[in-house]
Amino acid sequence: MSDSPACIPLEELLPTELFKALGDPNRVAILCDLCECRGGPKTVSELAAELPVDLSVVSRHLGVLKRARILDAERNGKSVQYTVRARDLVTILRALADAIDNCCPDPADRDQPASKPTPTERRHGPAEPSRTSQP
Amino acid sequence: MSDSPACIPLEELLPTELFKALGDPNRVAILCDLCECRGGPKTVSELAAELPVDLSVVSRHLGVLKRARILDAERNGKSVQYTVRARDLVTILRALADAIDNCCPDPADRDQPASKPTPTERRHGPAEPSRTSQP
DNA sequence: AGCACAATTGCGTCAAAGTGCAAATGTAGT
DNA sequence: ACTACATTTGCACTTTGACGCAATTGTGCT
Repeated sequence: MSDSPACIPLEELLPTELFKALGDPNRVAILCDLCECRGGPKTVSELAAELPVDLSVVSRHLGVLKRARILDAERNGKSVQYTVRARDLVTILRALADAIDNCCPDPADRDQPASKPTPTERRHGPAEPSRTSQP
Repeated sequence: MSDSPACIPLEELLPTELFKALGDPNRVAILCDLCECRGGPKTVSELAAELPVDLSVVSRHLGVLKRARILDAERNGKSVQYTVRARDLVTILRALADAIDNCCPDPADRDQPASKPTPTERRHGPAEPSRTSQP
């Protein structure tokens, strides 16, 4: 039991709520729609116009995406503008990719569990622990 | 070409099945367990020993993860060895992060909802392609 | 073939989630 | 205050998914 896993707690990087939110086609469509305007905001009505479901359903989906820290909401007069939390999302995804990469270097290399010929440290991203603070 | 969205089809990078598979805590636990042995294989029984659910349930979860291209299964005698498709996963996650990064330049600029002074300027990532090529 | 062990699958049950409609809430303008 | 418009929420209904148990399949051994 003294064998160190050399593996950061992956479970913390796999927030179930985030992926559950990404597991619905309508929510994915919303996210894509929002991304396609370069991060620009869109209202519920605008988003709902692109989907075959009721506006109330879109509002609920937006709520789920907001709770999953994927979107941000901000009132602007009568309407509510939704935007993608692109930077946080990218950070989380890269951190997760780095963690998996770090845990499972390469199936061809796992003959020697203790020595790594190519120490796959992060050579692309800082893999910062994300700045999303939980209220 | 001037009004190109500069946005690759995000929807193709957001496979619902993958995220749906990642949206269950038991499946996440399985994935973490599998990652913690550096990509080494584990059998259904070994995986099930770590979870409070029935072995048949674990087998079903494994099937979901396999269908989502997250795990690979291979028979080895009487048992079946499951491994993480780490390289594919990392590739997908990085590609998705790159795509989002590419689509939404910087959320800090969204204070001005109607005017974007520097739409081409990015300050954090060139959106490099993933390092592991995968067919 | 018969037996033991490992994994998958069929079936029923139950909880969670998606959806639409109608009502309620919030906001701006008259 | 009233009205118009935008969004959210309450209340059903339906579908999807997770779970346990039992039965089935697959494999190796005697």
